[in-house]
Order: sequence, then structure tokens, then C-alpha cells
Amino acid sequence: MVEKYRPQEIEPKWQKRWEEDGIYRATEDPSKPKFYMLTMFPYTSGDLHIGHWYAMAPSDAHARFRRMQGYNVMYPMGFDAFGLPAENAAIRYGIHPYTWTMRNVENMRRQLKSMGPAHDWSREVVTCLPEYYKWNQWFFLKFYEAGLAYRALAPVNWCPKDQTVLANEQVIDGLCERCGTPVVKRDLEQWFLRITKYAEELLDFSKVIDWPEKTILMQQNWIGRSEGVEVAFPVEGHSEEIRVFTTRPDTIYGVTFMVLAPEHPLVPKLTTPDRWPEVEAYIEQTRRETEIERLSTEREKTGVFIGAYCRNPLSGERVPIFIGDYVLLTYGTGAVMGVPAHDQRDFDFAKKFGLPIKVVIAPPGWQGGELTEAYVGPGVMVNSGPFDGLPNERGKEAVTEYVEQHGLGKRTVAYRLRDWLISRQRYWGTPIPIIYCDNCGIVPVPEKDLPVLLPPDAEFKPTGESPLKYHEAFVNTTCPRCGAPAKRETDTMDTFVDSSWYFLRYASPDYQDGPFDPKKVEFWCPVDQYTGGAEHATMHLLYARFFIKALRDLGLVKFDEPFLRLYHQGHIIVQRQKMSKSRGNVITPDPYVAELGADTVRAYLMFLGPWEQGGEWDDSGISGVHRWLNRVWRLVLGTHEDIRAGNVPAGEPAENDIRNLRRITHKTIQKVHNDLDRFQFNTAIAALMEFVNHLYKFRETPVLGTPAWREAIESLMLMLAPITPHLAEELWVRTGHPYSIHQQRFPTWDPALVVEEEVTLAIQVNGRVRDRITVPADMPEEEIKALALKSPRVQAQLNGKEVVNIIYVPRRLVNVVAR
RNA sequence: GCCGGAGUGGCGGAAUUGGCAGACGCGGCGGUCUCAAAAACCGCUCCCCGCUAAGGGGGUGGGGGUUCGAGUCCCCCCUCCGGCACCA
Repeated sequence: MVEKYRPQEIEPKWQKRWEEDGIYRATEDPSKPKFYMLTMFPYTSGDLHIGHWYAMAPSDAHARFRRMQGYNVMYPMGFDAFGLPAENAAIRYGIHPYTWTMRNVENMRRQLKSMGPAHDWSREVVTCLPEYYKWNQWFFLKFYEAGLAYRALAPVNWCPKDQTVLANEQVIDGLCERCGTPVVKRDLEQWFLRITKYAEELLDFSKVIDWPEKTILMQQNWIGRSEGVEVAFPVEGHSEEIRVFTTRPDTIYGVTFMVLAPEHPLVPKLTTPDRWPEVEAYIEQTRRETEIERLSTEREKTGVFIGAYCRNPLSGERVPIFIGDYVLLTYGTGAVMGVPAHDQRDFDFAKKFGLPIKVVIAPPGWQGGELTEAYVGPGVMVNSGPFDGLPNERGKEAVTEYVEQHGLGKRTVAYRLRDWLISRQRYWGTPIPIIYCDNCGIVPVPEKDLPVLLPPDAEFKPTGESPLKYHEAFVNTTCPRCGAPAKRETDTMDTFVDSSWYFLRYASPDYQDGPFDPKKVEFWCPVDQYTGGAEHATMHLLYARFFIKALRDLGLVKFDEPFLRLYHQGHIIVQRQKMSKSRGNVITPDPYVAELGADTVRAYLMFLGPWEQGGEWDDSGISGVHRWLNRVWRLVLGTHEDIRAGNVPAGEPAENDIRNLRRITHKTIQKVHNDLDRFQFNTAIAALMEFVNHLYKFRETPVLGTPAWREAIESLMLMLAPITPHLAEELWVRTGHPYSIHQQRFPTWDPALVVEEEVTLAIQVNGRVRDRITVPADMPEEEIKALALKSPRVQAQLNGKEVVNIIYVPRRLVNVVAR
């Protein structure tokens, strides 16, 4: 009788042993190809839930698979530890963000380790520790020197009652989440990183090996490159001109109005006194709107005439100037030339304000009638002076030429991408290493004075702008340049700065002389395989790419892209929602681990469905996976005992059975290998389940105990090693193999053994299956077709109809087409 | 709204990328073993007509199309999910 499978005993045992032996510790061993495997590090929210395991367990299986393929794998783990939730917890529970965060780190580390992962914990990085954030500051200084960091006015959400800056998340329907006061926008001097300098290069994915198409597409759309022309419209009675960016210079004769972003700097200057009260009120109103609202094409257009006019530089026509919230200051020049006939938003605006709609690109068959909607298609230019008669595509070029030659404007490329605002008016983040001196102005903190430590005793509650502002000992300092009394910058950095380079720190986490040891980074980086949620497609993943390109240009790294391959896992949701403490729907792995073992939970999470898709948490199927692991346990140990005791079915093993067993073994190896390679864990496990089902049948035959049987059982254990590492190790050692299975090679398949000798073909008549025939795999096409036609069921279906075609798809089907 | 995805039995999902729809598992039904239960094992299980047969019909969110053949490709629509620059 086989001993019972007790994961609660074997799992801690092996975890301890692996850790003691350091079998997952990565070293710079050049004898094997390196493989840097990385999972997005978790935010230290405190509730490590089944969703974290969902992200980590399959990724761990992939890392283990790569190790078994002979790669020198570095698979580190760390914690993203700065951010808003720590401050919220501090306010709610009166606990210091540091204490809260580090307590969460402890707990999350313990829970992660109970999964039995192959992480190299000696490389752990925690971003809220000074030895980490010091280097955020160091990078900031480098960026500043290189002109990549600059200060500018930018709006923040401001709650007038709480006197505090709010994150977008804290604004619910335009109201402060704490007190319900309407939130307004307020301009503050803030720090930016010049990501737009890299817009063009960031569009290029040719140096990436394998990223999901959709992620590339989302980043490209996010960057939003468009080619066009910037044209200056002189303002009547002023020396100023309004510069507009347009991708449709061919429609310039159709301009009937001009719309400026309400925040446009020329608005106060150009607005006539009689229009000012209304204009000012509209600007105020706009400042309460979100960008999503403003860009919605659904809602009715709004705007206000400012009383001023400009002149169309080509047609000479007089054009009234409006402001409208659908124009954003951050895109193009913050001004739009209104061409209602050929842009739907302009059309809606013109209808609303009774402005003329002048057709300048004739729609096909147009008789000069009124349009019911904007015509955005191609056509011939009309009402466009010297350009009349040109097809509009050529017209674009001609107008651009004209504009450039007459000094009215120039070709430009506009990007939707904006510079990265990194200032946060928060406590729990990296202090920005800048000092403001009355004599010297903006003075960067000298490198030798880093880190600028976050004072532990600050009043981090939301009592004002930047919490650090009220920490006198922090704020008041002396100017490093002239020695006069000076003040520190009190804003902290966006936490996306932390996550833009943490993967470099893993290469040398204890390095003191810089953010990383250049030699170690050169050895390990870039990341070969990155996994994480698709919600990071446009922000984190773009910021990290920007960071690496900037570091490259600073001479700090030698590669262009941080992550060569990328895979997105989906998310586990509960009651159709993301798990969160506040919703009270957090599922932790702990009780499942206690009852069924980590291996069962790991395998179940991988078996649930395509990793990419995630899904609703439902534990009703977990017993099936646990049952299966029990079957594996009894199969491997039971047959091991039977063979040793000579207790095998009598008789000679049939040649055919041996051949079949070997084919099934090798086909399974091929399938599991390919699936683990492509993150298709669910089908890998399904294949392993089928394999085990087959082995239970073969167990009843004399092949039990043959070399083919041993090959099957060893392959099974090795294939399970990445998925259920503890079970695999226990079985491996118990069946007399040398520790550790995690230092073995993944089995390989023999292509010659995988091919089927016979195939079953579906026989269709007009696309419906009517019969099946089993034929030798190498039977010639003509014979197969003849055989198909002979089938009585086919004949019954044909019933005198004329056969017009016979389609043969090798190894699949025959389709008889009849009329 | 804009950008990007997804939709297949009672449930999670599979389908070699245009070739037998429903692998594998859950659940359900029936059985073996047992004093009994659990565990384990065996069989059946997309829907409808039909005798639990032979056989036939329908079927991958809805509607249309391309094709010998569509879950897969194209067009329109519906629903759900992710992101929208201060949640990370």
C-alpha cells in the first residue's frame, strides 16, 4: 500500500532544503546562456491574494522550465513599496507608512515563499528603502544635467476644503472622495521628464523580440504620431498670431472659425472686455472637467466666442475665435482651425453656434448641397482659390509647399504623448533632490549628499500641499553653491520612477558605487522574458523603455530595450470585480495551501484557463486537480513498488503496446514543452492528465517495468517539475533518483517516434461529416479519394448527384463536393 | 467617448491558426467495492426529433458576406473586460 500524499509535510521540507542549498541562486556563469526572467514586482498592498499567485505561479513554472532547458536563469523578486495606499493606511489606522509597508513586505514574502517559487531572494529589492531610492535621486540629477528634467506649471486636482492635492482616483464624479467638495484644478510648478524627446524612437519596436501585437499597437496609439503643418493665423488688431497644427492642410480654405483650448495663454490677451465674464466662467467650468469628459465625442459641444478675429493666411477670410473644451492645450499647439465641412467635431461645433459650413473637398457626386455630417473622405478641392481641382491628397502637399514657401508655417510632426510629470505632493515617495536658493535659483543636490532622506517623523496627513513642506528640519537647508539659507523641494517622485529601472538593480542589489554594477548589468540585462498585467501596457512599460533609452544616451547601459519578450497574464476577479480589501472580496491562498498544498493551488491556477485571459475565481474545480496529483502520486510510487516486488502483469509486453507507449510519451513531451514555452499552461496540464490516464491503462499490461515504462514515468516527473515542484522532487527522490530534480534537463522528444502510423480521416459530403476512414498515414491521395467515394454513407448522401470536386486535406479530411 | 481585447455545453475551457466543434477538468446521472459512508475505480453526459436504436436536423453573442469548407477571415451591431497620463 502506497503511503498517502501529504503536501503539508513534503512542501515545507523541500522549500527549506532548496533554500539551504541555494539551488535557485543565480551567478554570472558564462558557461550557460543567461536567461533573465522577471515578473512585475507586487505593490505592497498588504493583502497578498490569489491574484498574486496567479501572476507568480505560471511565471515561476516558466522560469523553472528555462532552467531545465539548460539556461542560467536569474529570477528575482522584490517589492514596489512607495505610493498612495501606504499614506491612506497611515491616515486610517494611525500607523506610519514605513511600518505598514514593511509589515506587508514581511507577510507577502512569507506567502510568496509558501508557493515554492524558484526566486533568488538574495536579490530582493524594496523601493522605499534609502539604498534604493537614493538612485532614483541620482538618476534624476543625471537627467537634469542632460536637460531631460525640467520644471513647468501643471494642473493638479485640488480640494479647496481639505486644502490638499488629490489623485485622480480620489476624485469621484468631480467631488473629493473624503468630503464631497467639488474638486478644482490648480496650477503648480512641477517636475517633468522629457519622454517626448524619445517619441520617435519609442514608436520603433524592431529591437524587441516578442511583444504582444496589441501592446505594441496601444503604445503606438498612445504616442500618437501625426504628420501635418503648423500654420500661423494673424490676429486682427494684435501683433500675436495663433499657431494651429493640422493634419489636413488641404481643408484650410474651409476654415470658418478658430477654437483655442480654454487654458491657451493668448485667451486673456485676446478676449474683448465685454466677452471676458463669460469667457472666464467657461474657463472655470473647464477646469472642473476631466480629460475623458472633454474628449468625449458623444456630448454636445460647448464653447464661447472671445470677441476677437483672426485672418486665414491663405484665403484672407476673417475668422471668429472661440474657446472650447474639446481642444486640449497639451496636444498640437492647443488651437484648432475649425473646418466643419470636413471634421465631425468641428461640424458639431459649427451647428451648435450657427457657423458657416464651407465645403472645400467635394464628396463624390456632390451637387453643392448642404452636408448632414462632416465629409472626411477623399475628393477634389473646391472653393480653394488656386488649389481648385486638385485631388485632396495632392492638395495636402501643394498647400504645405505654399505655406512653407510664403513663411506662413512649416511641416511638423505632432505627438499625443506628453512629457512625464513626476512631481507628487505626497509624503510616501522619493524626495526630489533639488534645492531652491534665492541667489542661485534651482540648485541640484550634489551627488555626494545623496540620498536626500525622507524624514521618518513628517506629518504625512493631508494637511496642506506637500506634507514635507511643514517639516522645518527637512525644508530648511543651505545652498550647496553659495551657502546661503535655502529651501528643499518638498515634492516626491511618481512611483513609476521606481519601477522604471528596478530590473537593473536586481543584477547587483547591494552595489554601493552606483545604481548598479555595470558589469553585472551587462551580463544579465536586458530582461529576456517579462510578465505582468496588460493594464501596464501604456504607462509602466513605456516609462521603462524611455528610461533605458535615456540611460543608454547617458552612457550607463549598452542596450536599447529593457524587455525583449513580454507576456501579459490576465487577472483573477471575484464577483465580477478586482480583489481589494475595501471591497471585502479578497481570496488568500493560505487556506487552500493548508488544506490541499501549494502544488495543487499552483497547478489549479495554471489549469483554470488561458493565462492571458484570467477569469472569475471559482474553487469548484480545485478538487479535480488535487485528485489528479493524488493519481500521479499513487501511479509513480505504486508502480515503483510493484516493479521492485516483481508484481507485474504476466506475459511478454506486446511490441505494439511498447510502440504506442513511447509514442504517447514523446507526443506528450512535445506538447508540454511547446505549451510551457508559450505560456499555455492549461493545455500543458490537460496533456499531462491525458498522459496519466494512458499510463493507468498501460499499468495493467506487461509493459509495466519495461524501459519504455521507465522512460514514461521519468518524463512525467520531469514535466511536472516546473508545475508542481515539491511533488516532483519528492517522487523523484523516492524513486531512487539523485536530488535535485530541479537540476535535471527537461526531457526531449524524438521526432521519429511522434509520427502516427495510421490516421483517421473525416469524410464529408458538402462540408458535413458523413463517415470516417482509418488509413495508413502514407496512403496516396488518389487511393484515399477513391476509398472515400466508395463509402456507402457517402453514396447514400450523393444519391445520384454529380460529384464536382473532391478536396483532400492531408491527415485531416476528404470533402466530396456534389451538386 | 477614444485606444486595446474578449464572447464556444449546466460551469472553467479545447480546437495543430481556414479543415471532424466541445480535448482536459468540474458538476450531474448510472454502476462497482463497502454493514454503511468516504476514498478509489468503471460507464454515460452540447441541444432537438427518433425506441436509450439506425439515422437525421440544429449549434461557437446577433445579423450579413467570402469559401468546397468559417469558432477561426471581412462588414455591421450587442454585451463584457483593461487603459485613458496622480491607483499601481
